[in-house]
Amino acid sequence: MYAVEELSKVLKVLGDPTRLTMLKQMEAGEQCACSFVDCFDISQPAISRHLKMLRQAGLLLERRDKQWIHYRLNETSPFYPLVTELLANLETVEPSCDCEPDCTM
Amino acid sequence: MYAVEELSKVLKVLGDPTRLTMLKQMEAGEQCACSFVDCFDISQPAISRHLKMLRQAGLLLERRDKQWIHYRLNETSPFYPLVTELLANLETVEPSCDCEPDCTM
DNA sequence: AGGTTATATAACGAATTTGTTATATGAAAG
DNA sequence: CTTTCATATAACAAATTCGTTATATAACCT
Repeated sequence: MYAVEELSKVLKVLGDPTRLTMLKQMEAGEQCACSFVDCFDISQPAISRHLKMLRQAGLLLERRDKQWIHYRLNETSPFYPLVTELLANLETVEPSCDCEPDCTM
Repeated sequence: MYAVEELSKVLKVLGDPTRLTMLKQMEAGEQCACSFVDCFDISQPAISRHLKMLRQAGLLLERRDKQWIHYRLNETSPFYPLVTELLANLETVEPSCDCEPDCTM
C-alpha cells in the first residue's frame, strides 16, 4: 500500500513524456546516459536533470563503468511493480534520431 | 497499450496529492463536489479546478442533481483500469476535517 | 423578484518545471 | 600534464501549476 504523498510524488515524476520514454528504454535493460543524449532532441544537461529526478524518486540505480554511467530500473523500489506494469502497457517509442540500445564504448 | 504522450498526461494529472485523494474518495462511489470542499483545506475554486483537470483527462463523469454536481470515476476511460489499480494500492486517506461520504442533501 | 447555496470562471501572484547556455568535475588517452 | 569525452551543476528565462480573492452562473426557496 502506498501513501498518498509518496505515490503522488512518483506519479508526478512519471508524468513526463521524456522520463517515461527513458524508463521504457530501460525496460529492456541497462542504458548508458549517453544513449539518452543521442535519443532525445533536448540538451545533455536536460537529460541529466531528468535522470536525476528519476534517481531521486528511487526508480533508478546507476553503475559507473569508466567514464560512462549506466542506468537501470531499481527492482528494489517499492514502486518497481507499478513502474513495470505501466511500461508493459506503454507503446514502444520510435526514436526520431539514431540511437543505439546502449553505448557500445 | 497507451501512447507515451497520453499516458504521461494522465500520470501528470494523477501526480497531485489532492487529486489522488479525490479519486480515492470516488473509489467508494459518487461524490458531491461540495463534499470535497469540506474535506480539503483549500478554497472552493481550487477544488473546482482540480475537478476540471480530472474531467478534462477523461477520468471523471458528472451528474447534475438539482444544484449539486456529483462526480464519479469514468469506467469507460481507457485509463480506468490503471486508475482503479492505483487506487487499490493507495492507502485510505484520513480526512483532517469533518467530511461526509457524500452530501446528504 | 430577491436571497441563498453550489459550482465555475477570471485575474493575479508565488512556486515549480523544463528548457537553454556556460561552466565544472571526473576519468581516459595521448 | 593537457586534451577529450561523459556527466553534473549553476544561472537564467519561459511556461505551467496551484493557490488566492472576486465575480459569474445556475438552481432552488420564499
